[in-house]
Amino acid sequence: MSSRPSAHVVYNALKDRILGFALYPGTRVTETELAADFGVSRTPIREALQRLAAEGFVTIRPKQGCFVRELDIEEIDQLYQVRIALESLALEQALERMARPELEALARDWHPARADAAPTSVDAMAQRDESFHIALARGSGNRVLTGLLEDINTRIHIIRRLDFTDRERIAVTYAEHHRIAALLLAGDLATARELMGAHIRYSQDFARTLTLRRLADLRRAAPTSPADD
Amino acid sequence: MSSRPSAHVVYNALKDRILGFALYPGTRVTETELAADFGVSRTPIREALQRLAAEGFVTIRPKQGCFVRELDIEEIDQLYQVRIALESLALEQALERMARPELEALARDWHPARADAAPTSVDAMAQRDESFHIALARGSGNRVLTGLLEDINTRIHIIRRLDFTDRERIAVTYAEHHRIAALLLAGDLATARELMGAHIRYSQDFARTLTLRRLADLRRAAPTSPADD
DNA sequence: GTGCTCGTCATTGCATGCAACGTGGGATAC
DNA sequence: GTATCCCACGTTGCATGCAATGACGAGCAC
Repeated sequence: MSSRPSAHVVYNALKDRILGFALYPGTRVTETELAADFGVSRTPIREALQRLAAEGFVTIRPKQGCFVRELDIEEIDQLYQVRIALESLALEQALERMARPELEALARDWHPARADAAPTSVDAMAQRDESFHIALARGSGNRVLTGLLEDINTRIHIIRRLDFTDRERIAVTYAEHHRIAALLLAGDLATARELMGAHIRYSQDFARTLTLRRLADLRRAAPTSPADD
Repeated sequence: MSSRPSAHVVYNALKDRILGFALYPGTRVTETELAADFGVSRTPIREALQRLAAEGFVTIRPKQGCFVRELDIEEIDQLYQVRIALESLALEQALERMARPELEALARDWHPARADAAPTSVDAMAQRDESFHIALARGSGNRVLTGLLEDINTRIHIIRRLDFTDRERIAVTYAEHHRIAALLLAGDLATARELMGAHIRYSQDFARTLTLRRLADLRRAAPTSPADD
């Protein structure tokens, strides 16, 4: 049934909780409590926390505890800025190294006419969106770049998926993705980059306002330490 | 004397060994063996290995063992490509957000006239070089960006330090660093970027040939598994 | 009443023991 | 002689026990 590596299960579960705001940023979690929660010993919990700390999701203060990383708007913004730079590089290298048939498939896949057949579920659509960007990254042949972009994607996933609650935004996504692929096929790197930049920046703006509101909601709903007011 | 966190000590020691090619890429290391080596139990060893795995220095194959990551030339090249893109972004954001006095200090620090007073030790000079690039990253105010660049730096550190075995290369470094800072002060982002790109690309070329030679040397000197010939 | 100190408790960090899995070698069948 | 199967060993993965450290609160001095 459950695959053996408990540590992995715990790791993924915790990451999901953190990214899904089920664990409110700033929360202190103890190994014992998590161990009891997951029904395993402290050892796999520790390993999971170590990995999460290495990836920056939690902060371990020695002999003190483990705290869920505060994910401020500033950081999300910075993640998007870096993402723009990296995806721009991906485009550049994809233009040189990506196989033409693959690119054509991508263009077909995102033909605006197919927007009607887009996934109805927000999560499915978000995944489809990510797959486009990851395909380009992979197409660059640069594994380091791909890894970094995947990492950034998981960190903004929870925000980004909210892009696709709006039907019109989905249509625009199809149009822009298609156009980016087409521009690459035509060899017009400069315009492709520009469009990609704008494409991501839109998402960035959306994320900014949305995060503000979401954080405010959460803060109102679950006041962790309202003592000092 | 020895600070308590054994896991940290082990982590750093292992990272140094890996980066310094004391642990040859592809080598299989067992927890028991490392535990005996460091004189600690397997627990802190495991933690260190987990972190190293999360950062991509080793690969853990479940129930099988821990292998030192193969660091091919291709990956180093890709790290440099990403680094160029990120440092370019750093310049852009540093231009907007970095305090002028800081930039001026940087320019003064790297004035070509001071090249004579450069550190004689290769390592000291490498550190000084890194501090320049990190200062710019920090100056961007983008912590995500800074973190990524620091990460990339540690991964190419062992190669990069060999840049400074040559006295003339040091002089060129001073000149270019100074010019980059000056260009930022003058607000000429485009030229600064170009120069930074060329500056790093030189290092990249150097690394490429050097890695090839170094790996060949090591392979000749320490044949790990010559059994199958 | 306020500040300091000390003791208790909770929690982490490390060591060790045990079970499960993968691997390699030897024996056997053909 | 070769291929296959099985067993034993090595290694990892997890559970548990113990020591040490930092935090919190009570009590005391002023």
